[in-house]
Amino acid sequence: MPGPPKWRHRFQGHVSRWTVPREVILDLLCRTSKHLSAKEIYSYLYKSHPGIGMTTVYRTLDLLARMGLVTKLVLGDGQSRYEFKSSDREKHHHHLLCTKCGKIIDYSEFLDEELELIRKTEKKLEKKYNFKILDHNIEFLGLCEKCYVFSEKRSSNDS
Amino acid sequence: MPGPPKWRHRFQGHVSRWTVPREVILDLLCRTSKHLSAKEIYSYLYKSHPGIGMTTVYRTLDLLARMGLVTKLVLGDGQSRYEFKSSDREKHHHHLLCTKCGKIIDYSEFLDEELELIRKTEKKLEKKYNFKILDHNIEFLGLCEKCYVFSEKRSSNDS
DNA sequence: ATATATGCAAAGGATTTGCACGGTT
DNA sequence: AACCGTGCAAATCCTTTGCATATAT
Repeated sequence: MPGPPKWRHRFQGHVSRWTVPREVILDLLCRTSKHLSAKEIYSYLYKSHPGIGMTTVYRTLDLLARMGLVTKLVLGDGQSRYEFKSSDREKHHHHLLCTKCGKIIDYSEFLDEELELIRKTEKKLEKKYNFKILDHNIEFLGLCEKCYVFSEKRSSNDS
Repeated sequence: MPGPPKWRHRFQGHVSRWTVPREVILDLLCRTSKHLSAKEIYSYLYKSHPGIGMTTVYRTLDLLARMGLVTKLVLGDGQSRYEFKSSDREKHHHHLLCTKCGKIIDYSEFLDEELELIRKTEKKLEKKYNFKILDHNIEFLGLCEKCYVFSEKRSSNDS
């Protein structure tokens, strides 16, 4: 018999039901700005809701992603990560990813130009390839400050 | 004692050695335009070189990626895929990915504007976040023609 | 001759599935 | 009451590792 929170209506009239695990997972994701893996979510929730199993975490994340409330990020370390997808355009952002330590930086500056170009490109691609574009994904890969400094030192001391 | 092919020199004087598995894997990748998974590479090579094991495929792909000859794509279906990275700018491309059936379309049109903007953005991001940007990744997600048509039909017939 | 590369089998991890039980509607 | 959601354990699947052997230089 879960409470009244703000996403409940997204589940009503749906095939889906509003349950405790779904509430707390969604709640956790929308409170953090981090990109959490299923295991991290499970561990965090374990403190307050030891009953929630790993399976449910996966199934819930999958559901939320299909509902469009959450974005699944696949970044190349073995596990997928999830972030809350704000419905507000304001919070839209892209990623900067350190290939050494896995650090993720969200950036939302400089997006105006990017987004304009993206929209233009999307239109052209949709027409040319008969493809319905629903989303895009832009990321820059490289070395964060720490890892860069470290690799500099190494390469000057190396054999 | 492998042959004389064109990448041999990339391995000479290196810590790495020029071996048969490395040659045939590289050769396969540079002949196809597909985005092959480790398993697909293994299966394909099995016909001509049954001796090459899965492990070697993984290790070789990893090496080639670190050498910059190959790009590893992580697209969200369970497995990583690899594509030959042409050193020529001409062949640089981005991806259009069908989230339903996994189809991948490479496109290289419209890149000029994209790349110009990307360079500008990279500079700004590098300065602001003290981040060494080495690569970028742009992809559009959506439905390919077939999957789109199918989902249209479904949604008009659905309960 | 020596250090690196390979293959096999086993280990490791993340994610999924089958099934009986519990909770929502 | 009917049906969906959950938890557990087992099953899958992709990828990595340990180790003895084979190979390139």
